[in-house]
Amino acid sequence: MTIPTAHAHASQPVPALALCPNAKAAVHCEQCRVRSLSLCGALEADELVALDRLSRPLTLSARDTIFEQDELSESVFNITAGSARLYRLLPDGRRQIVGFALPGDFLGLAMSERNAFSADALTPLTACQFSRSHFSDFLDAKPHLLRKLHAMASHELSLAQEQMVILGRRTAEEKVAAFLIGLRKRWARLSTASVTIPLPMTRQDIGDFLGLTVETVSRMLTRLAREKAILIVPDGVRLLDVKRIEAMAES
Amino acid sequence: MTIPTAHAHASQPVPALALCPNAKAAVHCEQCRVRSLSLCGALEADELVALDRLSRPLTLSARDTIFEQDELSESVFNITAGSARLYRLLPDGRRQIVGFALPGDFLGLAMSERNAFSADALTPLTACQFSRSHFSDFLDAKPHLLRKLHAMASHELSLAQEQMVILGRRTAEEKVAAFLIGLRKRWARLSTASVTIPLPMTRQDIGDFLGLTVETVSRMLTRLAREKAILIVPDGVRLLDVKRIEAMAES
DNA sequence: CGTTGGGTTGATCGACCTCAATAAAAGTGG
DNA sequence: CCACTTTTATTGAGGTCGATCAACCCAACG
Repeated sequence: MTIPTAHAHASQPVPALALCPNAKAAVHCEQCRVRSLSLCGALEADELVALDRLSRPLTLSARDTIFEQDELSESVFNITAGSARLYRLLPDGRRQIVGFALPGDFLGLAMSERNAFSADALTPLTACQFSRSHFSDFLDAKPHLLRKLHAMASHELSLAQEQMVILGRRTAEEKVAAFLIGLRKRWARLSTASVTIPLPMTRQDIGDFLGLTVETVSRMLTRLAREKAILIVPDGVRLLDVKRIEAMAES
Repeated sequence: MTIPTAHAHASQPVPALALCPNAKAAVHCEQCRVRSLSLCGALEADELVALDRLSRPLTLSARDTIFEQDELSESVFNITAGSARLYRLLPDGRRQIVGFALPGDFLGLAMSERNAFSADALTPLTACQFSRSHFSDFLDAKPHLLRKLHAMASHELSLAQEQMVILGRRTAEEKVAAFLIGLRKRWARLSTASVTIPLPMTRQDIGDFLGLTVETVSRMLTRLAREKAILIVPDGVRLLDVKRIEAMAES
C-alpha cells in the first residue's frame, strides 16, 4: 500500500458543493477523521456548521502547488488528508523546508498578508479551504477559536525552535534520528501507531529540512539500516530499535 | 556609552509598587518608551490601567535568570529596557540560542504550561511581569489583545522560519551578515536609526545563535572589518557598507 | 598586579559536501 | 505490455569549510 492511498481521506472525492445545506454540512464535518485533532476540534456542533458553510473542498494531486512564498495570502487551509511540504527558496536556488504538513494541520496560522513560505502537495491531498477574510471575520466572532488558533501557532513555534536546535547544533546522524522520531510522533497522533513510518517526501526533501545533502541523508539512513536500527521499506522506514534512535535524537 | 546604559529605560529604578493607584498607573504606562511597539500598543487608556494593575515591575542585572527551560511557566514578561537571550540546552552542554529579546518584546507568547526555553538577561533589564493565570484571564476578557498576541506570535514564527533558512542553508559569512542585518532592523524600530548596531551578546552567544563556533564568528567579523564592510567598536559594530552586507545576507 | 572572561589568530583535522557513476523505480508513449 | 526517459536513491573518491586545539592579547576588577 502506497502512502497516497494509505492516507487518502476517501477514494470518492468530496462533492464540490460550495454551500452545503446545514444538515449535510454537519454530517460532512461529523465524519471528518481529523476534526478532533484540527482547529475544528475547538468548535461546537452549531459553530461547525457555520464554519463549514465558509469552506470549499480542495482536492490536489501530488506536486500541485497550494500557495507560493510572498504571494498575497487569499486563503487558509485545513488539511484533511495527504501531506505537504512548506519551504523557502533562496534566490540562488538553495531551499530550506520549514516543515511538513500532515492531516489535521492548518496552513495559515499566521493570518498574515503574505505567505511566509511556499507549500505544495507531496501526495494527493484534500483540504478545507477558507477565504482568509471570511475566516478572519469568523475568528472575530469566536474568541475561543482564536485561542485554539493561537495554541496551534504556539505549538508550531515550539517545533520551529526545536528545529533550530537540530539545524544548529546536531550532527548528521542526530539530525536524521531526530527527524524520524519527530515524524513518528506526529503520525502516531493520526493513526493507530504503526511500526512503519511513512515517508511521503524524497531524500532531497529530508535533506532540505535538515540542512544536509541528499547523499548524506542516504548515507545516514543506510548506516542506521546496516546497524539494524531501522529497516528501509518502500515509501517509509520501520523503526527496529526505537530506544537507540531516541538516544541519538536525545533532546 | 555602554550598551546597558544606552538602552536602560531609566537611571532611577521604577518604584516597587505592586499595585499602582489608577492615575499613577496611567502615567506609568503613558511614559513607557516601548508601549506602542509592544503588546500594550493594542490597548485603550482604560485597559492599559487595568493591565498595569496586574503587573509587577521587574529589575534584573546582567546574567540574571528570567526563567528556565522546562520549568512551570508562572509569569509572562513585557521587556521595557535591556536585552535577553533565549536558549535551549542539550544534555551534553551544546546550546542553541533561539532568539534575543529586545525592549518591547514579550516573553510568554506561547502561553504554555512549561517554558520551551531558558531566558537570561544580557544587560541590566527592566520588564513588566504578569502572573500567567491573571494575564490569561485578562486575555479572555480582551479578544483584541489576544489578536495582538497572536500577531506577535506569528511574527516570531516567521522569524523562526527565517532563522531555519539561515541555520540550514547559509555559509558562515552569510550567517554573520544576516545576523547583523536582522539585528539592525530590530534596533531600528526602537531608536532613531543609529549607524552603530549594539551587540550586547558575546561572540559565543552569536555563534550559538548561528550554529557556529566563537572562532568562526570572530574570523568572519574580522574579515568583514578587513574588507571595510564593517567597523568593530566596543559593544557593537558599525555598518560601513550596508549594501554589501545585505547582499551577503540576500534573502 | 594577578586573575578572569572575552576576543583574536594560527595550525591542523575531520564531518560533510561535491562530483561522478550506477542502480532502481516510476512514469510515458507506442 | 514493453522500450524509453526521467526521477530518485545509493555508493565511492576526493575536496573544503568550519571545527578543534592551542597560544596569546586585552580590559575589567578585586
